[in-house]
Amino acid sequence: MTDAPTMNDVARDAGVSLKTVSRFVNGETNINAAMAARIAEAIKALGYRRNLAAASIRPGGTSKTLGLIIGDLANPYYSGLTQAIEGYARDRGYLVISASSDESGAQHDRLVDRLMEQRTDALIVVPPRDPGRDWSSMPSPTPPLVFLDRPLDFVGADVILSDNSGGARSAVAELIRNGARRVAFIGDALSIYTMRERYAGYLLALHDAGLEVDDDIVATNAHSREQAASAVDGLMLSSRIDAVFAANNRASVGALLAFREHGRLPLIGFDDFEAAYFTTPAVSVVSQDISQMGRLAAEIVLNRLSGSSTEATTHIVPTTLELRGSELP
Amino acid sequence: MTDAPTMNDVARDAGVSLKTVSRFVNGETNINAAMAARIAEAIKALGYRRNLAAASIRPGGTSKTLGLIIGDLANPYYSGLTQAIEGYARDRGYLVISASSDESGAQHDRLVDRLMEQRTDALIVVPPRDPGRDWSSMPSPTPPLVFLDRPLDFVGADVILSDNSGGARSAVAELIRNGARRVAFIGDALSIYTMRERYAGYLLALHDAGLEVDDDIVATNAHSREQAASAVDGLMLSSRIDAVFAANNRASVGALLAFREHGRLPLIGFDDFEAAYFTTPAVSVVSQDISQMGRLAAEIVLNRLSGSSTEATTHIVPTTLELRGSELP
DNA sequence: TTGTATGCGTTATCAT
DNA sequence: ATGATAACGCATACAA
Repeated sequence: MTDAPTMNDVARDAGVSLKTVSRFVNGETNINAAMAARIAEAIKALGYRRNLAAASIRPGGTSKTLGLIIGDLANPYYSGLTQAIEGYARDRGYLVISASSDESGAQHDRLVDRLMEQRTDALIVVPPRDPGRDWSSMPSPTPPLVFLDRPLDFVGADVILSDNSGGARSAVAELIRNGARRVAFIGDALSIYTMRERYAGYLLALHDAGLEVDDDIVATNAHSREQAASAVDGLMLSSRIDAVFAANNRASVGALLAFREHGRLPLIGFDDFEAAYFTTPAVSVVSQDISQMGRLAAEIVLNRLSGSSTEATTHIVPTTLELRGSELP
Repeated sequence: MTDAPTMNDVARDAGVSLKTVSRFVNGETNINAAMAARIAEAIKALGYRRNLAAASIRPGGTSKTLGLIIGDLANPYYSGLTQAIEGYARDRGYLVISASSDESGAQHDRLVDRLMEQRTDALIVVPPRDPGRDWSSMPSPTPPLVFLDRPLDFVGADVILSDNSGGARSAVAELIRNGARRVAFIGDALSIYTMRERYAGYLLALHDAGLEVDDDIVATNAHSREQAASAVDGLMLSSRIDAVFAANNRASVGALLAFREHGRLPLIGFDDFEAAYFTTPAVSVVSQDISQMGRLAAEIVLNRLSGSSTEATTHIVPTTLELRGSELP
């Protein structure tokens, strides 16, 4: 396997200077037509390709690459974000290096280091649940940085969030409007940012309706669908609830499993999922605008890369309440 | 924003030579303890990070980066592959640049060019449905190359496929074993490689059972779930079928939609999907070992990168028949 | 054990 | 319009 041809090879083959080839390759105009033809021919003959890595180390050079750290690509929420980011970036000449932290802080930190060493032009990061090293200890200069899905304090970083609280509030309000008075909250630990927000929305909706909060019908230990199912199970058996707000996908699925045994209750889940369409009635959900969030993240970093230096801001992306039937008694 | 510190800065700060810093950074052992300490200190003080891009352009240098082209990350099949590849690569110090062709040949070709210019150490490619430029016209040298999910002729490239034919055959055989005599084939165009293979498996199973092929109960125009639904619909109305083999996800979902109207028939689908668990009975499927395929792809290219020069081969990854109830009358 | 000099492929400067 | 030369950040040969 011989080595890849370089600009020098092209220059020699075309009988011109290195710089002229560089000009040609970079699409500069001031270049003799005859020479251009010779160069084009040599490029084709040799199968020459630019070496972007080499170009990127020059002063002012860029890798035309974005770094992305998410939790886990197998999760449709993250793969949706990744797809949106990659699509937006690709249309503008950027490639995306995406890596999964598996929600581990240590792995997240390793990936941050690695991406910085790779000199990606910007970083889009979903902070892991298990928190990583403090960003304030990051050596400067930091490339444009966006936190996605969960906020973190770091001067100069933009933040993009779903309207977790507002979405939960509207869902619970809808359940109440349909007659529910004792709405169960089924979710994960409140140490998780999104859970805190959704729980806050739940509380707001209860307050709006003048209902009291009953801690006994709030489950924050539903880490798996099975745990969610048994939580709903227990609450239904003691018949102390008349509706369910499932604060994430796993909770929604758990509720569905419990319903198989005990019949259904009005239900709204947070975050859409494919199976939601295939139950009877179909499951109503608070739908997050994933592609908007991803697009926005990519847009922000690319804008910063092209010089925009507006102040870093927190963007709250609205959610949509998708009513499909399961919210009714 | 000041520039990032370089090895030179560290060397000056620590009062040692460039080379010594290089040694330290690369973890070489023969280095005075006192110097090592000074260097470590300088690195921390300056917030120095290696520039992997710069290191990679050196002779024999590598980018520690894999290029991956898939159809579309929003598809769980592709995001599963990507996750498996990224995980395997990450554990071995490699990052993955993944990009979606959206099944467009032109976009696929652009991405190939771009990734080659980026000098990723290897390429893993799912050839787009809409075929791209001929690989035999690729200028050498080509990095290690693996075709995933669909075969393509290119000397030196490994190929990884699911056992599409065998999986379909076992599914249809199971339907027949449960009493079906007229099994509908619901799928997409046979111009698609995987469809051809699955159809071949369907034919084999019929042949094994001594059943005749009836083109009237073979639908190869189910490009969407709606089209699949109406195909099943029509066949059920004329009651010319007694079971359904759905050759992909969309076909399975379409069949489920049709069943809502007309009651169910025995059904097995190709490729697993989340909603399959939430119907009654749950949908039986031919499950592809996606993570095995991804892992294998990464393993092959990394092996080649570390010098293995075994002959390029085609790997057929077995499928599993997951029986959940829907295969029964 | 440490340092000097050189080169990787590219682009920028500055001259012609 | 074109070209010689230097520089980017790093790692290797080769000395010392």
